[in-house]
Amino acid sequence: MADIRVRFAPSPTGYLHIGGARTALFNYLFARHNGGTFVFRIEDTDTQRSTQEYVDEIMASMKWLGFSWDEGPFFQTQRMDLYRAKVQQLLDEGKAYRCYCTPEELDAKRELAMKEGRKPKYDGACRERTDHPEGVPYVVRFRAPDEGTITFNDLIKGPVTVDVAELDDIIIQRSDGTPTYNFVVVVDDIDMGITHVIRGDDHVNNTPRQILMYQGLGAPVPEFAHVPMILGADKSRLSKRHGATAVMSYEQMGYLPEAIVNYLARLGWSCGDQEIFSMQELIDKFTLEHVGRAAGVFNPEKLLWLNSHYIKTAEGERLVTLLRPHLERLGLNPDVHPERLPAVVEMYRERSKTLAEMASSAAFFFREMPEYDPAAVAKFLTADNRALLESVIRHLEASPSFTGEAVEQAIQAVMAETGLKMGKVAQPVRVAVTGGTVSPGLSEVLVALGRDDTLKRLRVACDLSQQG
RNA sequence: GUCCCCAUCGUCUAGCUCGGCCUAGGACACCGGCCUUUCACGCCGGCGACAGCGGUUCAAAUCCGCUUGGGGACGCCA
Repeated sequence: MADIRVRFAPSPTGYLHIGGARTALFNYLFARHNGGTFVFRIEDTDTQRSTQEYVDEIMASMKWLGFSWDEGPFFQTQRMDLYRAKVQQLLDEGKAYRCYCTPEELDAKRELAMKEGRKPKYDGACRERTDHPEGVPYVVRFRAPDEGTITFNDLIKGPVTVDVAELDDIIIQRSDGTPTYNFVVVVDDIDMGITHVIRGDDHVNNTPRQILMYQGLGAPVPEFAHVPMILGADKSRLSKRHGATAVMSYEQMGYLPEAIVNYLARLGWSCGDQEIFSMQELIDKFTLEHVGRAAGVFNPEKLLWLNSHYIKTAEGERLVTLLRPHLERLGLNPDVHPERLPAVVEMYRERSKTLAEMASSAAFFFREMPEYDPAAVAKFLTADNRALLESVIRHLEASPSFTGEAVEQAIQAVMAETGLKMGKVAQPVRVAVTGGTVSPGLSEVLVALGRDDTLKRLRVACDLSQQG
């Protein structure tokens, strides 16, 4: 197969969202799987709404997800001369014409058409106009054929046929002289030698008219593959009201990029019954043939499950690095006890679905004293339990070392001395040391905390239970 | 409204290309049990779908048609 070239071309009028990220992923995987080239282009022709902040955000998202590109980023605003020349070429060849209709006139006609149940479509008022009034603003329209059909074989959907009567003469250059999306996308895809256009489903309707422009520009038509949309739980187009949609907000919520990538890949694509895929596996196995045709609902629970899977299996050192900012976000300083970080990660990786959750669960390790849960204190740090806590303190003090084994022996000794069962001993101690009733295994927690901190917390708890 | 697209468990999906191997498989979620010092993890089990109708055929989730439902597009946005 000839060299495959694909592109991801977001517009910087918003952050990179879940849907855009999946489009980027499919392009990336398709390029890598086929040894092709992945071009990154920024479609910033809407100068009113495009911002540098969004450009930065999109690039940061791409990098975080691991979608490295081979060429670009190209900015359309820096390619205006090319577009202008192409518009002129079309004008010279009679394939485009100037239209002097005002936006107001167009709006009125559109409204009327809608009201009468017709498809709102440009009526061709200026189609045959040859005069060139001085100083009157105009747009340039691409002349579509009067009759016939356009058929393209979508690599995902199969053949799609549209009657050209459905198409109107679209604007390719605004009255301020800037080109529009449907035109620049074609000019750029031609100029950049794009062979496969993989994009969102919402562009199928644009495809026929774009094909017309490829032909008008005398260029070969690329292959198209339209990826189904991602829907919210109510089956409507995914948006903010369905929860977080910005890719980078997932980093802040403590998700691992491999979880997002894995989830996005499986939303609309499959490979038998396999659920877990590394990026390399995705590259090896990804083909357009296995992309589904139906829109899919974004399921946050499954993403969470994948995230917990990747937290369980990630390398400890990496987790330590990733956990730090989440602790800091909680107002904690991980560097007061950097030595506890590795143990914390090992203790919590099996019971955390996100890094943010891990940070808040393990917060007591990085505070001077735990934040006591009043209900837990009332239930377990009672006067009745004071003797028990004192016994624990005594045995821990007497313990020759503070390893897991030593701590467990001390607890056994307490059980023997008080005649209490493990459950009765563990909960008061757990509350004393962590502030709550839920934590990893008790001895692990005590060892990670160290003898000094453990004893300190136990003594404070003892005082509390005295008051109770 | 017009045009385009889509349709298997609540959700993501396998199967559909080359009809029989499907009393429809897996995963998330949910429910129950086991494990257990709490919470998790893990393990075992359960619930649960071929949208409807008609056709083709010895045989249809798989092919065809219609209906219904859903989504998208109709911008001097992308």
